[in-house]
Amino acid sequence: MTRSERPPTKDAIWTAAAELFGEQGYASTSVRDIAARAGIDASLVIRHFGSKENLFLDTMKLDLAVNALRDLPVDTLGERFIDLMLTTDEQVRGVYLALLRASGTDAMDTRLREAHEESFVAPLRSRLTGPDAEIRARLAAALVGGLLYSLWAVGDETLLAADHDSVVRRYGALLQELITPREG
Amino acid sequence: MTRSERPPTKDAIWTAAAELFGEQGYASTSVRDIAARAGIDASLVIRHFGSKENLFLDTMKLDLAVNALRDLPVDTLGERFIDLMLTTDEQVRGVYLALLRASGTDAMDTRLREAHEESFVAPLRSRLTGPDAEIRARLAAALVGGLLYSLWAVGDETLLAADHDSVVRRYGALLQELITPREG
DNA sequence: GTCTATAATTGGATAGAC
DNA sequence: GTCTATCCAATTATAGAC
Repeated sequence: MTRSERPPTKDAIWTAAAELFGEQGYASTSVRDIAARAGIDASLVIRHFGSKENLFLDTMKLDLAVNALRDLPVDTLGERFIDLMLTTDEQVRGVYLALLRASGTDAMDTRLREAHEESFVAPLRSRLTGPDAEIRARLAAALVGGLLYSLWAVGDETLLAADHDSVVRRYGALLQELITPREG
Repeated sequence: MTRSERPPTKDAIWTAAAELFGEQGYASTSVRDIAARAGIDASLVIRHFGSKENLFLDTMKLDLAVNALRDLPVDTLGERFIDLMLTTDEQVRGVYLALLRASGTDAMDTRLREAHEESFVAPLRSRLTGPDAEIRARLAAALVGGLLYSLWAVGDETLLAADHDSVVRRYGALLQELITPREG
């Protein structure tokens, strides 16, 4: 949540915005809220970032530790990917929900699509071989996104309380089937 | 989008609200917008429904034609369920997106959870047999929700343009694996 | 039941002094 | 670069006449 940007005021605004947007979402966070947490005046928020939407797009970037999967064996990638999703921290969850709930305008939709491509589609597609790799990667991304959707957006409490390993095994097996399809 | 309710004005408000919330979502739809489309004054909207949120919760009910799957053979239910998702009309899509994007408060979260349970979890769980039925049903619901999430919230254009049958076959097979697991 | 008028708040964004 | 002061537009919701 920190960022080594030069002007301390701008950095304070950025940090406060990232926290509040992640905690409360776009609509419920006002420019005044951000200024208050940063300890500066509201006008400076606009001065430094142009608009509230601009600041949102600058701070809300989905940062999944998906690079850690780059060198893992492909035959267990399904389980490892699901395991990563289940152990992702609160901040990523906040960004994901904020992006999802703020979607509906062109700029916001574009950002959500980019996040989806970069975090799910691209890392999965790069490991796929065989026929229909493009569509399989996108179905795999849908499957992964569906888990986060159920856990975080819907808040399926049974799933949230479920045994970690059994979710990883069962859902990971389905993801694995898209990564390395088996016959019949 | 019609509803046989008695007072014509109240019915006009309800219809206008259902249309606008479905088209533009909660935040972008004002009480004035609804009143304008209904051809009445804005104060009547509150008079009849108490509040904007109340009206939203009254109109935005996810109505998937999921009962049509009740008597289908269980061994092809996966494909049929996915097929149903892909052929669902614009109005259901609007309700789904409106509920998803409006979530984040207690009342809205509850409604989204109810919609998820009634439309996905319950119909799937009722057909499941064998061990871990509860968790399998919820993973199945996550999988289905993930497809709608990818298509509608993210707007994955490659998936939207993909061959209908091949999506049904591939993604349906994964859903089927949760409904009727096969060995090893 | 319906409308006019307005309350009461809040929002993002700007001008201009320092 | 920062703050004071404010603008201006928009919101939901209410009071009260008809």
